[in-house]
Amino acid sequence: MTTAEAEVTRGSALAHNASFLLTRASVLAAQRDNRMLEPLGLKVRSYSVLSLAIEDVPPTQREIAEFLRLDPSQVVALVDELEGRGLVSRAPDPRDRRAKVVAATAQGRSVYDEARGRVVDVMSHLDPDDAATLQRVLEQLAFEE
Amino acid sequence: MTTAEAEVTRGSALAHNASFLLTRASVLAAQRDNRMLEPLGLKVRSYSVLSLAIEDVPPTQREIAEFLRLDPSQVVALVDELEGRGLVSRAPDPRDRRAKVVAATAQGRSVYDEARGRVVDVMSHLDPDDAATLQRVLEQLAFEE
DNA sequence: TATTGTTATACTCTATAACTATA
DNA sequence: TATAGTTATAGAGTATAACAATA
Repeated sequence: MTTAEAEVTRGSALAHNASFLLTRASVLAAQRDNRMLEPLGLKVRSYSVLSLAIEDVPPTQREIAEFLRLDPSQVVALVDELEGRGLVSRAPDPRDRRAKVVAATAQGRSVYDEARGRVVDVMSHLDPDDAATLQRVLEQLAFEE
Repeated sequence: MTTAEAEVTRGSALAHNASFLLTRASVLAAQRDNRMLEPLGLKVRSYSVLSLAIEDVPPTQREIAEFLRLDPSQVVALVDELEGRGLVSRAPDPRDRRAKVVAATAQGRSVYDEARGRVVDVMSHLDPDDAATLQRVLEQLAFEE
C-alpha cells in the first residue's frame, strides 16, 4: 500500500526531524555503499579501515577505533580480516611498542583504488552550492562533541 | 594520544567522504538522543514508533516498517513493548482486518510530549540558512530511492 | 599504575523463513 | 494466491570485562 506509506512519509512530524533524516539518509547511503563494495569482499566498515591504512602516516588500532567510534576489540576483528587477505599489515609502533600501526600493502592500495571508484558519491546528484553547504555542515556535526 | 587522533581526523580522505560524515553525524545524534530518552524508558526506535502513532491518521505496522526501514518482525517487538506500557494500542484496520493500526493512547501522547522536549535538535547550533539548506537536502537524500 | 591490543562473552540489532488469519 | 502480522532463529553488530605485553 504505497499511497498510504507516502501519506505517512509526508505528513508526519518525524519526517521533518533532523536526527531521523540524518539516520535515514546515512542508512540508505551505507546500504548502497555495501552493495557496491560487495564484489570486492568489503563492507563500509572494512573499507573505512582500509582507507585510513592508505594514509601517509598510517594509524594505530587505537586511533582507528577512536576515529570510527568503534570499540578497540571490534577493530581487532576488522584488521584480522584485512590482514588475512593481505590488504594491510600490522607492525609495532617504534615510538610505543604496545601500539600496532596498520598500513595498507600494495595489494591493499590496489583494492582501495577500485573500491573508491565504486563507492557512489552522495553529493553527486546535488546542486553544487547545496553540496558545499552539506559538506561543511556535516563536518561540523560529525566532529562536534 | 589525542593529538595523533586529531591528525588522522583532519588529514584522512575518509574525513571528507560524505557517506562517512553522514554516518558519523547520525551516530552521534542517535547516541545523544538515546541518552536523553533513557529516563523515559524510550530509545530512538521506540520514540520513532510513538511519534508516528501520534499522527491524526495512525499508521499500520506495515507502514511503520516501510517508513522506518525496519523488518515487520522488528515492528512487532517495538509495538509489543509500547503496548505493554500502555502508550499505544493495536486495532484491526476496518478497511483491511489483516492490518493493525497503531495509535497512541492519552498516556502515550503525554510521554511523547515529554520526550519531544528532551530530544535535542541537531539544527539548534547551526546558522539558520545552513539549517534550512540541511533540512531540505537531507529530505532529498533520505527519501530518494 | 596505566595503556594497547587481545580474547571471551553477552547483549542488541538485523535478516530470513515458516506459520495464521484475512483478502 | 497473496498479504499483514506473528514467531522462532540465526547472523551481524555492539559493549564490557579480564588478561598479557609494554609503558
